[in-house]
Amino acid sequence: MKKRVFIKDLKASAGQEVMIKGWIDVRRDQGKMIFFDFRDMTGKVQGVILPSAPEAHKVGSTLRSEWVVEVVGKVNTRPERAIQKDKFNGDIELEILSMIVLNEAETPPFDIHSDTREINEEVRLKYRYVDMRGERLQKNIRNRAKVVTYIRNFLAGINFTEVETPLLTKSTPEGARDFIVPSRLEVGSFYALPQSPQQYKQLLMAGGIERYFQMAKCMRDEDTRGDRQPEFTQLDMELSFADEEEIMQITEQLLIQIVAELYPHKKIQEVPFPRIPYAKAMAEYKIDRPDLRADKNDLNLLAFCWVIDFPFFEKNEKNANGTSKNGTGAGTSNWTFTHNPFSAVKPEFNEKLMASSAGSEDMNTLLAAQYDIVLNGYEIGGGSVRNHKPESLLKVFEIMGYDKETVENNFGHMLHAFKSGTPPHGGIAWGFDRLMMILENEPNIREVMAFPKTGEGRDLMMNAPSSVSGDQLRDLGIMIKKPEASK
RNA sequence: GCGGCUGUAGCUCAACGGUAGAGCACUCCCCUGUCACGGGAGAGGCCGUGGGAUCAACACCCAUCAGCCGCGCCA
Repeated sequence: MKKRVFIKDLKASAGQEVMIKGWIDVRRDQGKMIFFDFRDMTGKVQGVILPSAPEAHKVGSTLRSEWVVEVVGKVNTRPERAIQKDKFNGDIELEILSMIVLNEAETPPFDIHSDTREINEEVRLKYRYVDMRGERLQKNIRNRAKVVTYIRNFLAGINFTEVETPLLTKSTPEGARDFIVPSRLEVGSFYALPQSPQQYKQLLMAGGIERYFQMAKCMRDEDTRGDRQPEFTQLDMELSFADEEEIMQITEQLLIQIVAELYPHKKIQEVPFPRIPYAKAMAEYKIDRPDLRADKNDLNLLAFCWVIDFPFFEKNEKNANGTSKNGTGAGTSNWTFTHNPFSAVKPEFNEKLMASSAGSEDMNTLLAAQYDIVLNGYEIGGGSVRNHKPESLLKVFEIMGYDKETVENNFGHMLHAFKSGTPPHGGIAWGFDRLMMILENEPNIREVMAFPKTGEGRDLMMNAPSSVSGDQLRDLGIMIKKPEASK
């Protein structure tokens, strides 16, 4: 039995008989001769059935696009006039001696050779496994993996430890709405899926891991955008004994090297990345994630910048529809956090913080030790030095109007950890899908995710969410109350 | 929660107040150097769903569903 040869390696076998396995990419039937393009994960090659192979011809004439085949043939260099200079494997072809059909395929629902971004996304998402065979999604998914591998190696090289944190965790009154998971063993109680591993990574610092990272799945039950999915991936990092400068340096260095090593055709507009205070960004660009590109039509231009010096607190104002910012995380006072209740204020504001209370004025003048990384107008990451002193964290919650019981119930473990020898620490989380979207010149993050959801949070391929059986509901003590018929 | 755009053949689209058409794909035939192969024939439609005005609706009106984009929201 011959060993399978990858299509990209065929040229090395010129003149020999080999076996390939893959898909029929295209068939061009000329009667006496049939041409195919075969495709595997490594590339494409033309195969030809010559009149001298009647058995192969008999099989070959039945084959159609996307059938899966095993082909034995001889690797020939093409005659001069048949060479396709600009095509991969354009100078060789496989003279087909025999073929076996491994699986047939229905006519594909759309042409995977077209730019499928032009195709109705409902169809693409329903048949994602077909769409994924196209060149672009193949490239995006594989390049994503290369970037992840690069990140792992980089961080491992500077003493980071990758740790998996739980997906079944606790609902906390933080910013976004939680996805909740009912408990069977404790009917009436619920887990929540993490919006980020924020507390766990800080507790890893309390646990002496010192340098942690994770390609972390995060879930937020909020409405989507082109750059937001209910489920997404963060490169999550946390470092003990680090200040703003060190965390920003590591981030910047890693980003620069990813571009240099994996996207060498792209150029970074300015290094080191410019740092823009939040107040200046709002004054000059009217936005906290300015697009600094000198030429916005240049697809290879990457304009990174840092936005720094964010106010820690902002006014806790109700919207027209009665919802307030930070969801259930908003306390009862006039103030709420802008980004993260666990951030520290910049050292020079510490005294003022400790002297403040829920009724204090000018809380918005306190600046946080916090930084966002922005690329071409997208926020691709953010982090802060954390508040590792229990009394400061208590003060922050007091200013937001949390009562002691709420703080103890939701954050008692954090406070206790901070009283148990937690080193000063800080970190950052990258919106990894957004970074990949920009690096791959895609218009939305669905194009760099293998199995994205629709804007309404549906998985059209799996048909999720969906109802569950009565038994399942009974186990969980859940009764579904049908919504009132709308009039 | 709100606003905008879209929904017609498998896919991409067109048309028209009087029961639908193209390109590609598909099926069959022809073709010995194609590579977006070519030539010929054919099949394929509850015009997203429900209601309404009209002699008559795919078209106009209302509702609803779905997809996309954005606002709110997104520590």
